[in-house]
Amino acid sequence: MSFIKFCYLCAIQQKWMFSKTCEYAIRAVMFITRETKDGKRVGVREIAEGIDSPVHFIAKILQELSKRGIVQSLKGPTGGFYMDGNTLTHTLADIVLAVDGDKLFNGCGLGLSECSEKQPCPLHAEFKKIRKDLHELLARTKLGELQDKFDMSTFYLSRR
Amino acid sequence: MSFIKFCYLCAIQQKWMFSKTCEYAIRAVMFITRETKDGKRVGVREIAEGIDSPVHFIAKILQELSKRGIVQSLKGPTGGFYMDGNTLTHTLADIVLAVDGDKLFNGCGLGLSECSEKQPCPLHAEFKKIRKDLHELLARTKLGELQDKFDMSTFYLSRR
DNA sequence: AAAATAAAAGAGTTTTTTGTCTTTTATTAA
DNA sequence: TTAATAAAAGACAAAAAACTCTTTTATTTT
Ligand code: FES
Ligand code: FES
Repeated sequence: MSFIKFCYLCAIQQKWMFSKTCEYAIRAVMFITRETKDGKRVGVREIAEGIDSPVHFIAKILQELSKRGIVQSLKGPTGGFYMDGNTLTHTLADIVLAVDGDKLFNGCGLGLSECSEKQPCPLHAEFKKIRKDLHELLARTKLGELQDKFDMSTFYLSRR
Repeated sequence: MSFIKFCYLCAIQQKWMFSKTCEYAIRAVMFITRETKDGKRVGVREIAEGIDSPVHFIAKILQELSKRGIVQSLKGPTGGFYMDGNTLTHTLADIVLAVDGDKLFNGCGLGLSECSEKQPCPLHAEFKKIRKDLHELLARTKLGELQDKFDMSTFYLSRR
């Protein structure tokens, strides 16, 4: 067993909301959004650099996101990933749904096979509210709007 | 790559808040709490049955929780796991912290190395609120109070 | 048309998480 | 005090997630 590697107080291990893949996906899309407003394109190396992720890993993820129409891509010289009018209307919830599925929005917090009103777990009502808040946050955040946000102030997509 | 196994709409994969280990841990402790109010003890087989988890796996988890004083245990015939006045004062947050660490409460939602006011990710403010809600929920839920809740109505800790 | 570029595809590896099995130790009841 | 019981400990195995590398295909520039 490896689930406890540190003392009680400096415990470090934990999955927070998203899988690593999903975190990379969100950060990558945000990065592309920020870098390509003027019709430019960014390559996978530049993205990996920009969000501090493994190059080939983010490449894979972006292929899938591109297939699903969440980002646009073009091969060849001057090619790369970019956003257009259509992809900018997508929300963060779309990314999460594409990569991690819908458990974040529908799953039981205690891991029961499904979340159920008729057979609620002891924390059902409470979890439901938090899930709803989370979903609303992700669903109201359109990438196009994030683009505006990036205009106004500085946010970080990488940090060492 | 295995992160997309299904079509966009029936996407199923997702880690929601806790690791499986942590989900089992919470359910196990809730189960013990419910089953041992009258000074009884429950064995690991009974617990595994009650929360529908692998026997040996939950045994491991409970050993750790016992070591950390979150549940009580006694070996030998009539032995098993149980709660006492002291362990009942613990909260769900204590369990999560013991098993999964503090990332759920402090980590950056986009996976940056740490969550930082000075170098906020684009969703910092929003995540912070959700994290806070979640922490408050877990930190205000004392196991002793859950015990009372179990008196009043029926909740589920297992479902197939 | 040829060379260069960059994404797409896919096979393979490592690490982490989850789960299994066996042996040992402590406690109790007979 | 012996046999039975149940947790503790630890080695091991399988599955999933995270990450790497190589080859192929599409596009563009020269
Ligand atoms: S049944 Fe557990 S969150 Fe709904
Ligand atoms: S920096 Fe991302 S949540 Fe605080």
